[in-house]
Amino acid sequence: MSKGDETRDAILTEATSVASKVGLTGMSIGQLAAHTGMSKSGLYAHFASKEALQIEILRHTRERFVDRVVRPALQSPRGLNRLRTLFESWLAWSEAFEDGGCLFVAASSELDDQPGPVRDALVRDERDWLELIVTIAATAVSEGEFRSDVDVEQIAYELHAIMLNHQHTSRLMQDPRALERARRAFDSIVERALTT
Amino acid sequence: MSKGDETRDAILTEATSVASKVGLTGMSIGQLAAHTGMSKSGLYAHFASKEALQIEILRHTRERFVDRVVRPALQSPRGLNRLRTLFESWLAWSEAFEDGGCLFVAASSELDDQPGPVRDALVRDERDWLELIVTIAATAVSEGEFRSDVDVEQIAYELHAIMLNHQHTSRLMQDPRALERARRAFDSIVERALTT
DNA sequence: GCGCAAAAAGCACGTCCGTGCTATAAATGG
DNA sequence: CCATTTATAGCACGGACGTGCTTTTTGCGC
Repeated sequence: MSKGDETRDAILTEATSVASKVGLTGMSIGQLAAHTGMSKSGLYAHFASKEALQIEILRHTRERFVDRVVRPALQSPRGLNRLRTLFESWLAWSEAFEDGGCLFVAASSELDDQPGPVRDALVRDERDWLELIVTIAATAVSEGEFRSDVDVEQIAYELHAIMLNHQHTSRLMQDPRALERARRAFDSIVERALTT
Repeated sequence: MSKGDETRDAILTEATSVASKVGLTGMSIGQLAAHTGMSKSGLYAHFASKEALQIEILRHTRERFVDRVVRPALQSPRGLNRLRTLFESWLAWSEAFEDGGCLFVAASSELDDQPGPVRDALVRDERDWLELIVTIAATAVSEGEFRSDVDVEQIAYELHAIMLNHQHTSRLMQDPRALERARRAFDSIVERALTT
């Protein structure tokens, strides 16, 4: 990897952290330059525009998300076990994410009324994410752990709801019982789907 | 109400609409002046600072929230009926809210890492809201509809999760089945709590 | 180690930001 | 209807914004 690619990567890592705190729109080039110790123009030379930078931030975050959340789940045994790993990996991701919670969660409410390529990229990511949850829930069906008549999309919907609310409860409300509540909610969603 | 109070109110109404789209921070005085047809300074004279304006927006939104969501619920019969009315009123509020979804939802992820008086005001509002859900769920317990051993705070947590995800599913993902999914999720949360 | 390509910095631009101060216009009470 | 309070506009400020262009510094292949 050349020098340029290295700094570009370092910029993206820092930008991801900043954006998770102040939002993709709230983040500014100057602020970012200060954080990375670079000049504004030196930093800006790596990207075509602020919008392009925002899209690159999403791409960068997506890669790390796959490493830290998706891969661990796909490496654990099919079925309920895999679904639980996915959920727990996401919780860990959300807690650990650079000081500002999951960037996708923040970006979701920031961009839901801002049409454009950044929003489009985010929607693609979220769609993939939801489809992944559906797919993994379906493995619990085919393993015979979940009843065959459960609506896996509804399960994905409800699990996703818990994730969004975890960010709210943990970050905004600073509720020390947030993790406990999230896990109990997960359990009761799962329990309803189990073969009896 | 004097002329000044009238325009002040009109400003707040417009500001609420703008803020629900671009966020409390993303909204600017100039943008707001253009939307209301006033001069920047004429508008600004009604508020001490942008931060004060943001807090007033929250207060204004809270009042309308009470009118449109809380009051209808408190006017319907105690118990599960009231809980369902609360949920349905919130759904209607979220759909109808000035083009940008529920402002509290948007503000929640925008401010969860921005300490200061605006965040503090929002946290108070959210705490009140959650407590109200808890209280109303408790009426379903005392009416004998919910089992007496249910954790009403957990129920409030899970209902709130559905609300957050409704905004996500409806606004960002533009899923036409969003309402249906939200209602099904509500039903299954309730069903788990029913006396059997 | 020299020459060239790549990376970073310097600098400048037009625009919008939040925020004051001062002047004008409008509403209100007697 | 006039006087006074109140509401709005005009104007200006310092600063930060995104974005280009030009120069200087740095890294890399021969």
